Amino acid sequence: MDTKKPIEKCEFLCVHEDVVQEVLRKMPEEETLFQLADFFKVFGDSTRIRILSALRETELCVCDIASLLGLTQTAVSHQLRVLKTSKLVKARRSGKTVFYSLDDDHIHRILDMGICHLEE
Amino acid sequence: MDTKKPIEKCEFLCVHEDVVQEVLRKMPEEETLFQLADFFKVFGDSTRIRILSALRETELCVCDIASLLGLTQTAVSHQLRVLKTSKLVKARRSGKTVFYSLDDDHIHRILDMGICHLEE
DNA sequence: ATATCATATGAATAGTTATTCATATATTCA
DNA sequence: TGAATATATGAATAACTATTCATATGATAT
Repeated sequence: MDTKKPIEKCEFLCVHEDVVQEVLRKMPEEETLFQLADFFKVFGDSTRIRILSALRETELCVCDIASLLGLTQTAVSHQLRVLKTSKLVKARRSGKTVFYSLDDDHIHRILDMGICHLEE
Repeated sequence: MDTKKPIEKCEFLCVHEDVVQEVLRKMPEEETLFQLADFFKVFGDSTRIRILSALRETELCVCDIASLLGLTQTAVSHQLRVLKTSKLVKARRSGKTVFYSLDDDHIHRILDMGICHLEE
C-alpha cells in the first residue's frame, strides 16, 4: 500500500475500479482468449490464406499448390502441417501423392466472412 | 523444355496442369488474399484479442485496459494504435482521458464467430 | 532390391513483430 | 505559466515464425 512511488509515476492512478471489475466479470476465460488469438493467427499469414483459398475450389496435391502459388514444395509442406495441426485441412493419400482439402465447410464460411468484411 | 534437370529434381513434375489453371481462374485476386491475411493477422495476437474482448463490454480508457489485463500503459497504447489503424477500434477524447471502443458492430460479430468456432 | 518420385521434417537463417525504455505531446488545474 | 496527469511515440531489444537447405520417409515400378 505504501510502496515507494517515484518509480510508478502514472501507473494506473486513473483506473475506474468499478468498471474494470465489471468488465473482468463478464469477459470470457483468459484461456479462451488465448485460443481465439491462436485460431486467428493461423489465418493471419498470406501463404496459408492463399493455400486455403486454393483448396476452397478443390482438393489439391502438394506439388499443385506449390506450382499454383509459386512456392517451393518445402514451404508448402511446412504450412500444410500448420493447417493440418489446426484442423483446417485434412490429407488423403493416393499412392505417392497426398491430396489436401479443407477440413470442413466451416472453414469455407470463415474465409467468406473475411472476404465479405473486406468488401465493405 | 530441355533445361538441365539435375538441380530441379522433383520440382513440379507432378503438377496437374489443367486443375491448376482452373483453380487459378476461380481464385480471388492475389491482392485480396494479402489483405485478408492482414485482416486476420490483427486478430491473431492475444494482447489485441484481450483488448477487443474487454471493449466488447464497454468503452474503456487506456489505463483501465492496462490495469484490467495486467499490461503496461505503453504496450496497450501501441496495440491500440494497431487496432485503430485497422479500423477495429475508435477513440474518443474526454479531457486528459481517451476512451476506446469497438469501431462497429461488425467486430462484435467476428469475435463471436471465433468464439463460436472454438466451442465446436 | 534399387531407382525414382512425392512429400515430410529438422536445423539454420532471415524477416517480422511485440514489448520495453525513455521521452514527447496534450490536457487540466492551481 | 508551471506542475501534474493521461496518452502517444521512436528506438532498441527480445521473442517468434516463415522460408530455405539438406536430408529423410513413404510409395511405386522395374
